[in-house]
Amino acid sequence: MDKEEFILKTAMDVFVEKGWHGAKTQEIADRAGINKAMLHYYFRSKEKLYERILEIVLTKYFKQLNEIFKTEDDLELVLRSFIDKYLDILNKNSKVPLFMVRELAAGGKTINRVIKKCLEDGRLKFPAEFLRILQEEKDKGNIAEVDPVQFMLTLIGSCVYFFIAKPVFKAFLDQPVDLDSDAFLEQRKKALFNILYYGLKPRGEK
Amino acid sequence: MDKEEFILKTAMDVFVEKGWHGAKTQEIADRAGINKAMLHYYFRSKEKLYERILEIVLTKYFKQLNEIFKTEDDLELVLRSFIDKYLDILNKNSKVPLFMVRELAAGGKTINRVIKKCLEDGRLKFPAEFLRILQEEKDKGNIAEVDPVQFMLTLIGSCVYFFIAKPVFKAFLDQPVDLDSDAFLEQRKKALFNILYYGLKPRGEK
DNA sequence: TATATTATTAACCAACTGGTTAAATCAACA
DNA sequence: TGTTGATTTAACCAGTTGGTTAATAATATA
Repeated sequence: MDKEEFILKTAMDVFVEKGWHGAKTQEIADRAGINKAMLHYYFRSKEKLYERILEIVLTKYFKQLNEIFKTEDDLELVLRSFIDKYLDILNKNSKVPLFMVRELAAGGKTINRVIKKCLEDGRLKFPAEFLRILQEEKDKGNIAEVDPVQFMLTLIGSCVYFFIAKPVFKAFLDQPVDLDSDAFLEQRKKALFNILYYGLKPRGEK
Repeated sequence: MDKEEFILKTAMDVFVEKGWHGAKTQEIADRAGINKAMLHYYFRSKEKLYERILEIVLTKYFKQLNEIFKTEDDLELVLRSFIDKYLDILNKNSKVPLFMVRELAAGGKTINRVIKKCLEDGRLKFPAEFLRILQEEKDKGNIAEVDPVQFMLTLIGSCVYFFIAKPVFKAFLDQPVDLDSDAFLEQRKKALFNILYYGLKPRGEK
């Protein structure tokens, strides 16, 4: 495996896990089995390394998000498949959302620039595309009178927060639930669809 | 105002905003109008200061959360008032959730200990109490067949993530929406209830 | 007023951080 | 083989970080 690529991969883990402030070049070097001079040799500076990693992580993540909208069936299926695919993506990239949130909240200029670039690029169609579908279905009367933006916020929140807040839930739930198991993920997908599509109100039909 | 308290308050802002790694004692001292020696004089170390702040912030936050469950009406009202109160609390403590998530994700031993203490203390009844109500209502057939834990994860996520991810939404939404206005908050409360209670499926009745 | 007690400062320190350099090692290949 | 270029190392540097100290100023107290 290419050495530079290996260092990049290692550094990625550290940055995504700990963010800009928490990530130390020494730790990156150690975990990659090199010394700091080598980091400088390959990437010049922490800042430049960070920027390259941001570009890679976000581009890869956004690309997966775009994959969600390949089929267009009726809304029930769109929602079901959205939840299904989104949760799978989140499960595979479980640290990316917190990473994004953390860096953006810290006022990260770099990440903001990279995101803006991806949006202009057309590299991320996600929010706009989903809003369009929702609006369309609403106009056709296929869904209830719900503001698409509000539904979007709800949907994203109830999908993403679970992954961001696993440590919180683990600290709070007294009953032991294995939040990391595949079984729980599948259970989560089903429940999420049911709640968002049918709501909590008791229903007559099966 | 008591000097120590003022420093504490200032340090709180910095810690909650930037987390353990991002918060520098120099910045805390500067913002409090003192020098680092005074910090040492009052609190001995960054660690001790951090611990005191954690205790204060979490205790205060949890106390507000407990206030949510003062009335017990039918579930529709419980849910409505939960969303109403929870969103108000989040709005007043908008940086606390990200703070908790960030520190827990970084493996923070201190915050984990403080949380554990609050739970044993009985200082936080929140998740257990809500789960109990949900289970009860479900048994009585007042709500649909939904796993209370799953509904809880969904509800919390769709409430909290909005506040955590404002910078993300701001980066992604092309249409300018004022996410910080009171009007939007009220709109969010209504929409959230409607989605979670009635779902997205079109309904016959008004 | 003299005397403790409390609060504050300036100067300092060791450890750590990101970054740099010159010299040494390794690999390719003419 | 010797020369060229890429890779790696050890030593080093300046700036920052959290923390400490002794001396001083302010305040209370007798």
